[in-house]
Amino acid sequence: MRAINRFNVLDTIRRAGSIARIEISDRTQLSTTTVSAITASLLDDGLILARTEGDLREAAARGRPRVMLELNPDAARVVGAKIAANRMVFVVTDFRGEVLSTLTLALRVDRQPIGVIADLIEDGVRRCVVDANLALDEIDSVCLGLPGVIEHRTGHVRTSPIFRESGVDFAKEMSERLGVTTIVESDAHAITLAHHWFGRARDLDDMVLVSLEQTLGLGVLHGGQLFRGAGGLSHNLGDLVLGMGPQGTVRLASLAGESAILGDQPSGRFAEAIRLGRGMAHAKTLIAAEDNALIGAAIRAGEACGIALANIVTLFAPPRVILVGSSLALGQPFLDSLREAYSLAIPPSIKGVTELVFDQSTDETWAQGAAVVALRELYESPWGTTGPAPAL
Amino acid sequence: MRAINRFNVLDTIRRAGSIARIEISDRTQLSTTTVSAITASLLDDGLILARTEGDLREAAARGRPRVMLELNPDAARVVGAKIAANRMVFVVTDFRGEVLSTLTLALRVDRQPIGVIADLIEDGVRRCVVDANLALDEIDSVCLGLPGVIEHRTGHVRTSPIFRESGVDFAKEMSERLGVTTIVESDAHAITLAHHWFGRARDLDDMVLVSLEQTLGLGVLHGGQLFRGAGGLSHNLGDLVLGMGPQGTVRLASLAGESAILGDQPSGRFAEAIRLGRGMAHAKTLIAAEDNALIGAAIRAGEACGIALANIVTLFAPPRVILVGSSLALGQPFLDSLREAYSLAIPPSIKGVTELVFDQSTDETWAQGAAVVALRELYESPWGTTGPAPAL
DNA sequence: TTATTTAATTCGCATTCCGTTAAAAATACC
DNA sequence: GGTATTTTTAACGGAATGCGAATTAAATAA
Repeated sequence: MRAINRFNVLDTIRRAGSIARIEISDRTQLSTTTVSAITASLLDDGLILARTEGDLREAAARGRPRVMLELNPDAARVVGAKIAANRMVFVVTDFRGEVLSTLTLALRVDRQPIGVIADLIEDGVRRCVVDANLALDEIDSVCLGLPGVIEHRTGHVRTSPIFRESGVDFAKEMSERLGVTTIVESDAHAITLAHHWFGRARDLDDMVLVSLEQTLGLGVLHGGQLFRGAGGLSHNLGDLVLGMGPQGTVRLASLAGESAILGDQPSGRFAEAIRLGRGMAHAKTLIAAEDNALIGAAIRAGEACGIALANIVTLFAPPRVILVGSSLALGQPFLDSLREAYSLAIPPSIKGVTELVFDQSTDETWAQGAAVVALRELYESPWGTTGPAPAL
Repeated sequence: MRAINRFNVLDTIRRAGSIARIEISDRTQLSTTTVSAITASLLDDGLILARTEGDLREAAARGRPRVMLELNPDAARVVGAKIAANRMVFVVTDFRGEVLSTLTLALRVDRQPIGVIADLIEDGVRRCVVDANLALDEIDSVCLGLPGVIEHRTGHVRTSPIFRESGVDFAKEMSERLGVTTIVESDAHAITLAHHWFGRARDLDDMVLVSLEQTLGLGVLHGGQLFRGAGGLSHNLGDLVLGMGPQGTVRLASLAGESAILGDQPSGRFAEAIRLGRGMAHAKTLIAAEDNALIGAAIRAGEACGIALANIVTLFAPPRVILVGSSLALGQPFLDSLREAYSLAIPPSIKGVTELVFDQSTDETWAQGAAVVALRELYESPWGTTGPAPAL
């Protein structure tokens, strides 16, 4: 009950960045008395800070000046990570989700044994924490954003292109290794929350994000919450079937996945670039040089994505769809065919409901999104009672 | 605040049918004290009734006997309707959703002017209410289940096969005609709630329903609530694109819609049967007689549905999918090809997550579902204050 | 009849919120 | 410096809610 109000006040402060009590009272519909009580307790717990300056209204405001409240950056620290097949990116953030340190490991972990991958992640987390001048026991939570089908609630990785095994309880594995609560989440869900907090969806509580990376992921925000399947399952767009071909089902991944566009023969012309994580950058250069085979692949991929996108909009009817991921780097041929296929495929009845936004987020943003997943769980936990103790 | 607990208690009583206070306390995690207070107020408002008999535990139970509580059937009456292109079905139900009277009008309203359709519906509602020995002012709410894309929140019908016009504010139109609060909802959403209350999803708060009628609809139940797109938009599965053909996009409706299976030439062999609303029944007979053209159409439709179904399961990962609608009457060729295409198309990573259930619901059940939509809004409305006054 | 058991209610207490009022704080205007 | 203005805090009363403990109610068992 009060927990709900507390959370609302805290979230209002986070959204505003810096806000006076009377504004909070306005936005949350709580009385100033209640806001005063709640903010007092938040200040007491060290979750927020008061600042005397910073009142941005017209300079000559009479009366008692507002006291601006903001999140206490030091109230918690979390680690977020984006784990991809050819690189890992780690960030340490403060309580606001601001990045304190970044670490990128460019290495191919494709289908190594779990132990090896876990070793690398553990190492990355520890190094990134040290880079932020912190010790691991000062970290409240870790969240790993992984491609594939992830069961957030149970911490299981159902399938992932980076794991040989399936159904791994990776959250437990990493929690034990690090000695810090570690959760797993789909990388698409992570970037979805990153856009909700910092990116192109700050103003919306309902939206859909499509990530076009090695795997094709989906994040659905509904009422400010991630829409997760039963069991907290994440979605894998690449598994969508676009039709029946001569050899059975034709899945989106086979038309628009990274390996479908660049070719996946180990001896292919992209093999070296892919190994180095520069596949798409390389492809972009070739497309600029009018490499017709590649342009054709990009166009086919764009068409497939456009159709899949239209289907998703048909099902979810969000006001905005954000497209992110390395495939956007393919440039015009890909984007134009995507847009065209989308506008052909979108049913007239919901034309105009949805706005398309393309965004080339950096890897750091993905990792930051994972940090946001961790922070949201901290925000909702009852700090006064059982949650992690704030800095005293 | 208390409204939430009140609703939970009321819903617990509804689900149980007949339940003692102590059981409510068990299931809702509320103290017996609170349950006592809330049930007292519900009794006071006439929403529930107490019965001394009916304790079904072992006969020789010691101690004070339980007093069973149940919904007061007379606390409200609503009208639910299923409006289809070739028929309208109306039901009047009591507060429990039990049907008091039914009325079926077999008439083709295909693309008549709005006024004509509204006339027919108004007439149907009035007649059905009279059949239940009631007057219209004893009806608390009316809900119309329509095919197409419906915006429940605003009451607008975006597109519907039964309307020529698009974007009609049909809820307002019918509210004014009847003098009773009238809401509109997608027929697929209605049958989804019907299954949640009375049918094959009584035990689940998360599930997906696919309706295969003239239009192909979808209902997603998420945490006991209908998942509606932004603006309360309903989904239209028929608009899903399954691929690109020679003449542009190939939509599910063009493969698996009623007219796709039976053919839609006005001079076709089914024309007369369709006009009479017996298209599918007729088709079933022909399939039994091994009509190869029709069997082929049914198989193609089944394949298309199976693929679309797999895509929906990929996106929502529900524990159960219920398939309903007239197309199920096509029988083996359709169902077998649907099942086969589904199991080919479902990605291995989520195989086993979802159970398929086929259900041949009667028209009355669809209308009852619309009544449930109306009842749910009554349940959630604050009776003590502004809601419709219960019988005193 | 008395004891036992179970269900439901009553009573008292704690929490939380709101509204009102008042006071304190901090600044601008005169 | 005094007054006006605005924000914030504090204090009090009232209302609503929920829980625990004790009490009452109603039946069976001994």
